[in-house]
Amino acid sequence: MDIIEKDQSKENITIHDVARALGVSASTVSRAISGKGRIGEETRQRVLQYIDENSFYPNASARSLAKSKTYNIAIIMPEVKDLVDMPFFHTCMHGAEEVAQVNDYDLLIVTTDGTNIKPLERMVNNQKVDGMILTRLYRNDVFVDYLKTTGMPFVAIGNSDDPELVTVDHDNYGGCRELVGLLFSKGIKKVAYLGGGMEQTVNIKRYEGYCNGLKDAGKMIDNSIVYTDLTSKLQVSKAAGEILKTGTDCILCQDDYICDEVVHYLAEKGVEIPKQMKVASCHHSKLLDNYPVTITSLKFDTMDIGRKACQVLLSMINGEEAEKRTLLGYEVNLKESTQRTR
Amino acid sequence: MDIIEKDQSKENITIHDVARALGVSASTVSRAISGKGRIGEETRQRVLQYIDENSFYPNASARSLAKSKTYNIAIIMPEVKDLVDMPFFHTCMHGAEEVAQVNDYDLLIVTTDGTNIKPLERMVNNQKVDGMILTRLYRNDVFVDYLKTTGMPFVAIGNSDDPELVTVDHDNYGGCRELVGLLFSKGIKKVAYLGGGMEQTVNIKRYEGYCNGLKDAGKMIDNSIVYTDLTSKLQVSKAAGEILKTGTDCILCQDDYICDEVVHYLAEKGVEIPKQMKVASCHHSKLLDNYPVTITSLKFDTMDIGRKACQVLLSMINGEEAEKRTLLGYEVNLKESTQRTR
DNA sequence: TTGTACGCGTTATCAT
DNA sequence: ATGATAACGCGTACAA
Repeated sequence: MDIIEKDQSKENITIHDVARALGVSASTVSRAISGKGRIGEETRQRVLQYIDENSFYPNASARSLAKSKTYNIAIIMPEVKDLVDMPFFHTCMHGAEEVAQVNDYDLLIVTTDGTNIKPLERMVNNQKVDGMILTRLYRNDVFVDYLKTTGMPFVAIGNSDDPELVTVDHDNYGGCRELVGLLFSKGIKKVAYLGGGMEQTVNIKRYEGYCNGLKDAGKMIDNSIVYTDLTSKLQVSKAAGEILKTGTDCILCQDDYICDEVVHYLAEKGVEIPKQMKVASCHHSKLLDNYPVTITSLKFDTMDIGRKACQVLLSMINGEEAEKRTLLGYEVNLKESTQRTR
Repeated sequence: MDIIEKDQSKENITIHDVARALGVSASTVSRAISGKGRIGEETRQRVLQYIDENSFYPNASARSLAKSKTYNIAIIMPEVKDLVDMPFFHTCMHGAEEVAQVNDYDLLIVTTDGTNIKPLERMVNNQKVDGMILTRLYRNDVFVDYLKTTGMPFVAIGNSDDPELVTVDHDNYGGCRELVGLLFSKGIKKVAYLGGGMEQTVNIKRYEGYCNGLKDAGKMIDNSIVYTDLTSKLQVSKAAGEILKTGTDCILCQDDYICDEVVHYLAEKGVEIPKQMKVASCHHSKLLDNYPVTITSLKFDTMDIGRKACQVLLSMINGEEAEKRTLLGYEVNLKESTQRTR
């Protein structure tokens, strides 16, 4: 147990060491590794074998410097205030990382609120990354504005009208529209809507889906049961309270955190789901599985959106023509919370 | 709106550009920036001003290569299976990132299961990072074993007997011990214990805290109401079912995900908390706030553990003497779930 | 105080 | 097919 066997780490061997040991030049070694440029098959094998046996690995910084590529990408995460928001962004992150790893890229995380571009500037100015993923998209997005001036490749998760922007998103619009249609087809008469901040494009799309779902069913939008820009729990429960007085038989929640609050509020008031009020959510999270009543909701594959975003970004970095718009599908999960109660 | 104003990005200016423009040498510029080496105050100011006005930023790869430092650290995250596990690791991550940013370091995320060291090898071999944070610590930890052979600085979040290891942890042992004491002081007679995999050191420490809490109160350990290595929800609820037959009046859950299952199981069986059974958890998460009954639990500042881990790591990287053991405090939150019911 | 020269480890260009 | 040689951008010992 006293055998000292560390310090093999002392010095990583370089391409020159390999060259010297094999009696060839450094450039030959480089060619053997990269596969670029003409090289004899025999020497190629010799180099590759030596490299393998003596565990040579190229130095990332040197490679970066020479190629002007970092093999890093950054993912911009919002400062998370609420527990319910975390799963989305972090699952995205893991999806992006999965794809990055496979492509020998590394993922560098950057947390910032919706206004502070300082951390991005550092990345860009110091050339620490080859591209960026924006996990959230605002209507007037300072990150987008900034990145556009830099030439740094980036993709945003979300929806935008800007034709220059490369985005990846779930089909929030289509999903909500279909969900609303299904609600009416189950005999529901009046669907109220509770939504959060309209400065986020995802919320706009869901709201539009709701509106068109109504239209599809030949219903008019009743502004007395439509709430947007609800930012606090208190506002949500207050809105829910108002809705209770209107003879509405279903509340559609724009997000799971709103749904969370609604469910708690209704329980507190002794309003039974689905008997006295039906409830659905435009976004599923595992949080919703924790209620005594299972909740009808749209389900998006969050990991997949992270993967796709990373794939699109990598193709941009590699100079390929990337699709400007990627729209991912959804599932509608019909559960107890909207069940007909005779 | 047709004004084209990008492509200021075309070329980042270098230290040489600055030198030439100012009629000094590149090394003078370098000195002005780093502050190292003697340099005239006047020229220093001249350089700094020029740099500021013409927005020069050093190239990270070049700096890395020259200094043999990457200014990156990696954080190793487990593959997350369950929602309840996510908050801990991700909050840690944000804490670490906060400290990293302040010190001009970047945080690079690496996800892997408990056995695959490949992603770490890549980091080490290619010299992409200056150090690593292990967010989870196993009893026989392959990551630890590997990293020890490399000379790569690292800290682990968790507890270890290995005197060489640098760890940062919450005082799980002390917290659980105190919690158990408080339970007895509230008139509880028998405290059962439901725990998960004992290959994780955190779970061992909590179990030890439980045992010593019993001893403090002069109680014997009753193995018929102690369960460890519960890995599935089914096992948890089955164990809870057994416990119900033993006249136990309190269940102590090793973690919030176990508590989650216990609470649901009891609700399903119509067992009222705290009237018929009291419940406490060795770890708080916001998930617990979602129950109709608030749950007594230990609360740890997860963000802070991430911060501390990063601080310790950075001091190691900078060659300072780092504390081998950092133990962070806890709060005991007494809530409804253990309230005396006359 | 400042400039020169070289090294960091790799890739790419140009000869041979 | 292979080998010099320069370049990538910055830091630093040494010289001046």
